[in-house]
Amino acid sequence: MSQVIDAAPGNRREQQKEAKRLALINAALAVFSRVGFAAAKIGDVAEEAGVSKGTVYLYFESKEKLFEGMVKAKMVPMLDNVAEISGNEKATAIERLRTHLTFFYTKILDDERRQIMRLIMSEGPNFPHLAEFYHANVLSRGQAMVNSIIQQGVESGEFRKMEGHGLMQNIAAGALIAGIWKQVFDPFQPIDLDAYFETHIDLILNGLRAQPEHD
Amino acid sequence: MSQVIDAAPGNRREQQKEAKRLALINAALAVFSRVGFAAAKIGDVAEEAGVSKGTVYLYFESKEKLFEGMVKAKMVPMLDNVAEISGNEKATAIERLRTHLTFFYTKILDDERRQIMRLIMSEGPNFPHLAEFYHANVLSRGQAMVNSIIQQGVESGEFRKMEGHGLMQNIAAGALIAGIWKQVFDPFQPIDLDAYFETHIDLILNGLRAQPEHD
DNA sequence: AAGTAATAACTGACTGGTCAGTCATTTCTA
DNA sequence: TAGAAATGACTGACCAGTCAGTTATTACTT
Repeated sequence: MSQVIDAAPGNRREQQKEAKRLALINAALAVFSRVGFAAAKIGDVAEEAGVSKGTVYLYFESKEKLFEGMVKAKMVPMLDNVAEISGNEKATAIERLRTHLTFFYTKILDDERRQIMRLIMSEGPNFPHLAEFYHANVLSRGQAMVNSIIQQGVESGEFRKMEGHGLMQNIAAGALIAGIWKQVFDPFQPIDLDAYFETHIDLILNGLRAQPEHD
Repeated sequence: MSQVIDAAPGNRREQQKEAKRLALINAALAVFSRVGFAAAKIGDVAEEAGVSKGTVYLYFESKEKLFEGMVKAKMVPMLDNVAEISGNEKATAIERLRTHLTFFYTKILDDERRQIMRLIMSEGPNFPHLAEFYHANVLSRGQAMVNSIIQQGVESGEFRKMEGHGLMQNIAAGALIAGIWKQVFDPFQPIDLDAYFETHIDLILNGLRAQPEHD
């Protein structure tokens, strides 16, 4: 009770609580992305997390809050990553763009993240909070970053000058679609993400490039 | 009263049935795209179509069948359009690609179609039939068409040779994302589809082009 | 044309099952 | 042993799907 709880909170209870909250979040991601929000059963989330149904309500006050909490929790690492990468202003714009996209494919498009992405796309209109949060914290940052890279590239002569409305969306689109395809159409036509990535970056870099090099 | 109306098969009953089936399909699209499959209520679809709940079951044997029937019905015009456009082999590859994309934005991305698209992305994994149908009838055709245009362009020297894995997905991606953005993030950052389209086609054509022109 | 039978289309109250959320009781931990 | 954490049977609301009864349309008869 009077125990001071520092960085890694000491006693066993606290740890277990934290572990359980995490288990619930993972279970929620699994269940929600398997069947969507409306069809997901709290009982299933509980079972998958290895607790009883009532326990879920000790951690999240409703199904909606569980969903929102899960999505936000799963976004945090994404935000950190996005922040972390934005540095390195010394590289050329082409290098930066390549790094950025590589990063996108490896960190943003991994299994968990693309499920989150699809959930936001499908449930977004019913959860305006979340869509807004995602927009403010992920998309608009991505946008700022792409704009800064493009601007650098234009100034350095690497890229041609483009009007730029929706440039960020166009640049990221290929990656997002790859993630969606993987989840929806892979059974009918598997997608090779590595090869796809090469096509994508090749297309984008050449689309932006001011002077093509002969190779 | 006994007036014979041709084209649509004769008597009044048949006409009313057809009209009602259509009303149900439109109502279903509205309701399903508003809240998703699981949360949609048959009663709401009935009300929106101006019939009673029981009537829905005279036309579709279950909620699933209603959903599938609606999606397929809404796809048909898309398929026709896709078939219709594939001609005109005489134009240059660049012209063909431009036409193709313009067409995509105006015909495939209109209000109704993009709702269907989003429904397939979000409900696809729960309706493998539909995802497969969509893939076989829409995506693989689009793919064949893009490949044929690219090949022509490479042969004519308009386009550089690219490996091409996922080329079609990369080319269409911008448009798909635009459609999704419109539905999910427009309230927070509106998208100007016309300007976006210009950016998209500009980026793609330059990405593919063998020799950039100075302008 | 008018009346009547036959049938097709429609209705909405009802049923059976499901599930989010609650809370009295039990189990764990400090 | 106190009190925090967890449980799961229970409740009330909700809704897909049904069906006995009603209404609209057509076909038949005179």
